[in-house]
Amino acid sequence: MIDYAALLNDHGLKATFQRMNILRQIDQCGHMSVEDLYEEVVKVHPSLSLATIYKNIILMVEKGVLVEVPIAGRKSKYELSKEDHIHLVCTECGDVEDKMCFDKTDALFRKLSEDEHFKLNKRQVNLYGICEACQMEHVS
Amino acid sequence: MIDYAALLNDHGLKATFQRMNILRQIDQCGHMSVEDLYEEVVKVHPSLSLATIYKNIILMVEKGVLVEVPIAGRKSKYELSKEDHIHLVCTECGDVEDKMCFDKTDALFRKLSEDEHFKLNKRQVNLYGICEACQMEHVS
DNA sequence: ATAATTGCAAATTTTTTGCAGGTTC
DNA sequence: GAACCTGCAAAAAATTTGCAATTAT
Repeated sequence: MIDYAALLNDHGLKATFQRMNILRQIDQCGHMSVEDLYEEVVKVHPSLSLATIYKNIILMVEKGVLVEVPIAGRKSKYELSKEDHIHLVCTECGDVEDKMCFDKTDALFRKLSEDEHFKLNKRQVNLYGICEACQMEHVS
Repeated sequence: MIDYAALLNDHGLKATFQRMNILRQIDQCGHMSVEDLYEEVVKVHPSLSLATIYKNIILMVEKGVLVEVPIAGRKSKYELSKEDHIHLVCTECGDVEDKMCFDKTDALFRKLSEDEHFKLNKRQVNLYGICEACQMEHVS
């Protein structure tokens, strides 16, 4: 159970109701777009403004609380900061699944970067395809 | 030397002056955003409309001539379709470099997908960091 | 108490659309 | 010649901004 208030305070942000609900929502769903977020959070906080979502996402990404996950053919989604991992992106339903297992590629990515004198900071891997659920649907 | 007209025709698209110049520009620069493209192509074709850039990018991605490269914190860029590869993305200048060497990750990515019963179609790897040129600048 | 944050409304920016005229195959 | 494309202008969608009122520390 994540303590959202502490997470915010630790990053120099005040723990507002809006922010805590944004974090809870992302924590529960894993990955959400700006629009997804607004639609969900406005349910528990009807006076919520879309501008507040935008301002907070920008701020929380800056402060390192959230990470933007850009996706080909769709709007970016946002996730909580955590260890680097791999994304399985379903091109049918847009769902994103995490797979925690970067150890095996780590050496390669590091070497590649060194070869180019590139100062590597972050890795983002998207594997695009059809998730199990969507494959089922297409059978019927 | 790529034959842009043939490339377009092969994908069921007419070889217009606009499209050929979009392709040539991307071919030369490697990766370009919508805005980059408009700014460059309008130089050789002053009557070019931004709407034409949009329509063609969408169409050429659909037809598999171009690939969208989504990038955290920036607008997507577009590249010519080619073998899957790795992107070194500079977070300072936005430059993107290709590294052709997926063989080593291939087995891992394939296994990961199989474990999830995920039908893998495409891989996209972005390594974010500071390119050599930008590191130099920061020394001064 | 103070500095940060919110919500609103308006401004901007980005992307899409419809259609008449022009072009490619 | 038929189907496809372009450019324009207008519309729609997405994002940003300024500011007065409110809230967290």
